[in-house]
Amino acid sequence: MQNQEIAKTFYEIADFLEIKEVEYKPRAYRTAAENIESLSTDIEDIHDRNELEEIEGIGESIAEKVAEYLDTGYLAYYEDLKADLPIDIEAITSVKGVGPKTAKKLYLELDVLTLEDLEHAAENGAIAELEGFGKASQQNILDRIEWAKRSQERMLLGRAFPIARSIETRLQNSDAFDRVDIVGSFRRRRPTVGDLDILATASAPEVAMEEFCTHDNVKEVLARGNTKSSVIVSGGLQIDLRIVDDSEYGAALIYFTGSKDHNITLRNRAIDHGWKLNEYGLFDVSDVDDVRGGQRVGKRIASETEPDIYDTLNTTWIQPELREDTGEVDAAAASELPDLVERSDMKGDLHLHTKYSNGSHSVREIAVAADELGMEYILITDYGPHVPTPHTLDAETFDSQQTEIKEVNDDADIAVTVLQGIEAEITDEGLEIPEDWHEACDLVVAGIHSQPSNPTEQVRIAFHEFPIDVFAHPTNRLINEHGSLDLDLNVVMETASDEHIAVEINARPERLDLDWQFIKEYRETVHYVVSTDSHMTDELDNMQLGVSQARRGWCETDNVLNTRSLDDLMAFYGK
DNA sequence: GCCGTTTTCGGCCCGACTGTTTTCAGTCG
Repeated sequence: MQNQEIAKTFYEIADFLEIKEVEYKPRAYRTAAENIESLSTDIEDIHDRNELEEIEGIGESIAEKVAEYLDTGYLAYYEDLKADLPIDIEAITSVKGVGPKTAKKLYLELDVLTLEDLEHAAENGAIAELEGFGKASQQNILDRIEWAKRSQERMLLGRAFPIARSIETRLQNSDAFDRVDIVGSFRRRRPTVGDLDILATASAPEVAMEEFCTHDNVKEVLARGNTKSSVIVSGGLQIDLRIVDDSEYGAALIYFTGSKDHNITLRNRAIDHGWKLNEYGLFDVSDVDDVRGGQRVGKRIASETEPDIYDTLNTTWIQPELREDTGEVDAAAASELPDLVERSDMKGDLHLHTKYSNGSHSVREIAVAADELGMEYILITDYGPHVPTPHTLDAETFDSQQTEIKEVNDDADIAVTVLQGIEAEITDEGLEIPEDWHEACDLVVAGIHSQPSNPTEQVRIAFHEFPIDVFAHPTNRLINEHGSLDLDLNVVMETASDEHIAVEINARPERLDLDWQFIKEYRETVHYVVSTDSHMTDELDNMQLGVSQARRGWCETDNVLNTRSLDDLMAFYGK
């Protein structure tokens, strides 16, 4: 999968062209890069099918360049640009406030080629001497270099959650703020967030901004105005706050929730009606000659709430998780949006570890915690043999676990039903667990925790020949750590469907695996389960993260097996 | 360089903030 690599190359090309002051091409390359980045299929497959030009934003010329790169591993156009301007453009523009134009000037005047050069130039005081720069610019660059080095990675949604909730609560409880909502990719529940975007109303914006920017937790103020401020809080997360007028809140919610592509599709829908949609509202500009004459030009026809605006555009309100421009606007126009699964629909958790492998709590402790969360049933799935971890079940611990599960189930004070399962390793020998364990287990969860040479074939054979009920964390990805198994998901998902095996949506923050784009693609044929893979009681609450990804994948309750009662779940498996 | 139920040529999203250049270019989202 070379999608990300190609996207990165095109982003760099865009920067180089911008430095050369070429008009419009930078935008074309950036659009192409964005669209390649968000493809759910391997661009090499698209190339093989000769369909590169069917990708939005890719025409003849860029398609040729993609093909050249895929066929030869080399892109002459890019290499020529780089030879001409040997700047490490990606690193340098990763410093906030430094874009292509600044990079060019620093290169021409100070011979800055790398991040290290940039750091030296700032430390030496050379940047402050340049025309158009001053001490403040130089200091900003210096301050943000460290941060750029650290913030290459986006924050996991699960890590951002407590931070977001705490800030949201703080602002909501403050007299300076009226309405407060976390928007942006957090509201859409993307698996990772680059920053947190907050939208608010306040009767005295300057007071609210003062309070926001001077809080103890704020480490740096990047920008501060009466409607918009940006800060960095301890831990390095950037928080952007936007204060808007109450009467324009709905328009602002849509605008700042995004995604950008969703907004463009909405805006185009507005244009089709002779209207204009921006962060201030939906305006009828059909009688206005100069649409660009102002932000609130024309007659305002909707702006107060999100439903007002969607209604006026003749669509139903769209859940934030769906706003990725993957057909949701057309579906809303046809009143065909899915009735998304909710956290409260979840009746069971089918992937849990206890002290019998590497969990921190006993079966009883997990059961009590799950009971408090209102679960009807849980499946204990400690590691079976061949999982690459020192803490796997053996004959003795398997039996002890069985005894403890029976005790907990006999305890009238614990309502949740505890099932015995296992998380078995799929190896090239298949599923090597003792025969009687199959008998004893209510359900078998299987996954891969290593990097086999041919995982697709391994999975296909295991699915076919062994009694597997759930395929855990299908790609074995760890976000920000390592990528996915080199797996042909088409084959895996089709085989899962044929063999009546559910595919897990793993709710651990660093996994969120299966990815939402594949969830959506296969939801008609494959049954999913959402499981937390908890290793301690505190992690049971990650269920909401998993459900959010199922929602991003357009899942309704029917698509997710563990929304069913225990009887119905077992009936699905014929048990 | 891409794109088109008004266009195959002539458009390309746009508003806020910063720093510094006394009127705006660059950057960001």
